[in-house]
Amino acid sequence: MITKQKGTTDIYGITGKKWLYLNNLIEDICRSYNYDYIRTPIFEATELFHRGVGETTDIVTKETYDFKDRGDRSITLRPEGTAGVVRSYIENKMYGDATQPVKLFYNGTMYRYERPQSGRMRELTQFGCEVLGCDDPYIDAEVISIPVLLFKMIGLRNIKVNINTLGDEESRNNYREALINYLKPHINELCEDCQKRLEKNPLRILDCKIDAENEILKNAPTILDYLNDSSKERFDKVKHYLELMDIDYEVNPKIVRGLDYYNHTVFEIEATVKDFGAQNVLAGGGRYNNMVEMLDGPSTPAIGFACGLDRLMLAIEKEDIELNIFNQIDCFLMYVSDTEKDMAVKIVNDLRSNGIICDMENMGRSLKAQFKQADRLNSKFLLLLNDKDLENNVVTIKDNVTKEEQKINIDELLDYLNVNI
RNA sequence: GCGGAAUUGGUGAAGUGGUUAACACGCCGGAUUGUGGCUCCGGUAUGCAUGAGUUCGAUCCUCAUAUUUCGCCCCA
Repeated sequence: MITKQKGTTDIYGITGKKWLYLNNLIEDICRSYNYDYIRTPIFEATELFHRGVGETTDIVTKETYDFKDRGDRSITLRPEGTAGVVRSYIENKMYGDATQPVKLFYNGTMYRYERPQSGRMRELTQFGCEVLGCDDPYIDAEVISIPVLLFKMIGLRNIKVNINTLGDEESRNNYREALINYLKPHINELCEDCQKRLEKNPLRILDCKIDAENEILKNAPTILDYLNDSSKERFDKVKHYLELMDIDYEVNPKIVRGLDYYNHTVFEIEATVKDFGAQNVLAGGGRYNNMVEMLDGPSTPAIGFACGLDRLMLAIEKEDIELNIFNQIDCFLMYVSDTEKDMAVKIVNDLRSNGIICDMENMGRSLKAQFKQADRLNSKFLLLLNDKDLENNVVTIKDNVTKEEQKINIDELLDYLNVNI
């Protein structure tokens, strides 16, 4: 038997219905925010991701799906959505569009070569939004409010919005230096991994699980102490707009969001659901004012977030949230003889082309089993055909809730269903 | 890249180095001659992830592989 690849999953059945529901909800929300849909390719030039992320980290060296195509081009399956969107923004010169800022959303699969665990797949699905060409602090708050609204509409209660700022370049560099100077004398008191991080990625040390209770880290300087006036003012405005939108948040200086291209606002929304697992960040993002320029575009402020749908689905299941999914049909047609079947085909075809959701028997079941099938499909009405009635152009329709049944002329069937569904 | 746990029908699973691999749900059929859901009866794994090995004999023991799962690292 050929089985699915490690870290991939099949979505079908009731989960498939939930999936469609979520995707529709996402589309509706993004439309209400006036974000336009963008679909970029699943594979891009390897260099796009390498330049965006920086060559040093593990990410590039071992966590992307890289391969050479037949033309010997170096190709990478996209590990995230932002780089492709930014590439498209530059390539299609969207910075020249009449309507600014450019507000985009995407929804698609991403690929990361990692060991799977709870909430971590090799093929994952993320939806995300990006706003390019706007530095208004309100936009930062707006971008945060999108996943917050999504979670609220789904009914997820146990979530926490963490925000932080990395400040502008000056603030960030000053802080980085101060942090290294503070930690250096204590280096031997930190865990092995953190010792390695000190030069490579010192901000990451703040988020270490092993050293979380270490007094040294608790007393470490935070970025908030090193913000210059303009960065501080900017952050205050973001918070102000979040408050205007009644969004509960917590300022958490530990949120650093890994990579270099972030500045100013960064945020993560985590699931605080019981037994959720180690990978509990449902959505995260931040401002990346340098990235467009890094990818050879004009200097353009930008901010965005990405939300992992697989994790979101996990949270929905852990919380036993009932989504308002579509899981029933209007009518199921039952018959036994061949002449009855011919009429069933005509009727079912006619009903479907008039928007009635219906199905018919196709397995040669006994009538008894056909009733069971209709129940499994949650059919609101049952249509029973028999040859004797068909001679008079009549069928039996049974309301599967009240169990009342009546004979009805086939010509009146559509009207009857439209009124009673 | 590193580590722990797991893998038995459609599903949940019990079980044992030795005849026919429990039980339950589901499904199919019948009792009910074309009106179900209750009840009763019958049918539903030549098979215990795959491949080697130990053994007279392996689903059970050993090893390898795959997959699943949970962590670590990393987190775009």
